[in-house]
Amino acid sequence: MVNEKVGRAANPGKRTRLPAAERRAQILTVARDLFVTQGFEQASMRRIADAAGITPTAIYDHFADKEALLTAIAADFFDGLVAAMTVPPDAATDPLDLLRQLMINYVRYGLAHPNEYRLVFMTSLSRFVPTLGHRGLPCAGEVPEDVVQKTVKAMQSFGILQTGIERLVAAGLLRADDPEGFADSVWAMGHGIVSLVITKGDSNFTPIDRWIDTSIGILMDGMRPR
Amino acid sequence: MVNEKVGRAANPGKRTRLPAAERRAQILTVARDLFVTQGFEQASMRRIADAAGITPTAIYDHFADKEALLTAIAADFFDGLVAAMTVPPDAATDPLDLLRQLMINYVRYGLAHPNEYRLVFMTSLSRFVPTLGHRGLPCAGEVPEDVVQKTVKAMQSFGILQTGIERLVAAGLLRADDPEGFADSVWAMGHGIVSLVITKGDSNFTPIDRWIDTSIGILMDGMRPR
DNA sequence: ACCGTAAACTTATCGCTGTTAGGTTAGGTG
DNA sequence: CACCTAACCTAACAGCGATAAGTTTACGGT
Repeated sequence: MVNEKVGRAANPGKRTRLPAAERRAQILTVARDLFVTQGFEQASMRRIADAAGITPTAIYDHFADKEALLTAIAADFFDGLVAAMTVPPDAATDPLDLLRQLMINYVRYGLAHPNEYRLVFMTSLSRFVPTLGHRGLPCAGEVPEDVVQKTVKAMQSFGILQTGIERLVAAGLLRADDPEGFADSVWAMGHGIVSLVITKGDSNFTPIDRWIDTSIGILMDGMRPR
Repeated sequence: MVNEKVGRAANPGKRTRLPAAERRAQILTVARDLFVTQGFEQASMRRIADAAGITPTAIYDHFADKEALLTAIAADFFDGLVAAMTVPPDAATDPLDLLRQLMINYVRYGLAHPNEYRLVFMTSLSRFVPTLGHRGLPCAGEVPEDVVQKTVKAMQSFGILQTGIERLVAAGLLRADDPEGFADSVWAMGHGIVSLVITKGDSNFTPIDRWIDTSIGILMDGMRPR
């Protein structure tokens, strides 16, 4: 019995020492892995530290608390979401296809990152619901800068959806009743699908592809000028 | 300083002794209250016991574990939800109004009971996602009886929605493409609104009444025969 | 009136959690 | 070589859900 504990650092006596940036990145990597495989509650600081080959307290030199781990992970998630929703406005294709693609990408990306999605869109962690003005516009001075930045990033993906819809309205392809409400409704539909599948599994519903198709169909027809 | 601790039972030495049924009901009452005001994680067994005027362990004589408390509370929630969605099929009014009313009632009820809603529809507690067959039909023998019952109850509200839509399809008021998908999509929209407002607050979105209105409008127009 | 018994409740404790204070060690600079 | 600080550790705290085993209370049968 030389190495009694696997998953710990190889040499118990001689632990590797890393510069802060690398260690931070490594902690994030293993934390993300544990959060995804075991969930936020189950993945304890001790287990994360174990997987990283350090003691739990060392984590606190790189992150304020457990929530900060998730916040950092969520930041990456938002970047990916924005990227996924930034489809090239290829003018050649049908403009309505842009909206369709937007929603498909949103749902796909959400389901591909269920744990991060749950974190940022399905739990009211304090740092994700700061005191905001209408439409999530941060009220300057009330909220720490980094939180504001993250919130802005979060709203960015919604902004893409909203401006997309506004463009279609302007082009006369959608009704002009309530563009803002349209965006909220489209988001609600997409979010509803993602969150239901995340919590209840996909076996209880219409197969996801057909579901998205049907939903988009309803939305398109429902928002078209009569 | 006669009563040093408020919130505890009045007389520390002479605690009231209650028959099981009453105590159980009382525990449920204070637990529901704490869950709603402080959230599930924050409301600890010790705090619940304190508020009930007993020791934490006494709770375990009435409930298997903390989750069982929520399960019991959720059962009441489901009863209320089904009741809220069981609108009298008043044949005199527009049949499409039934669907409209169904969705309004769902959203309203969900927002009126955010903590229970979060529990049953936004978290994957094991007893709410047992191994189920397609469409949530319980596979007999695999799951404890009481869980099956609750799951059935849970699906009942969805069943109301589904049969409502099927009736409208049969009457030719809605397209016949994919009635099952329609029901899922309508639910996704309603659930999306409720869960977004629960996690993000209502200040970031279209005012709730207009939001519901817009959403229902889209759904109706989107499902109508072309 | 007594007594047994079971229901109702408690004490003590376990292993776990996130987190902190303060001490130690290694790597690089003057 | 001496020093300093970044990187990491040990020890510990308060609180968590949960269990085992002990105590008290009320009530039904004799």
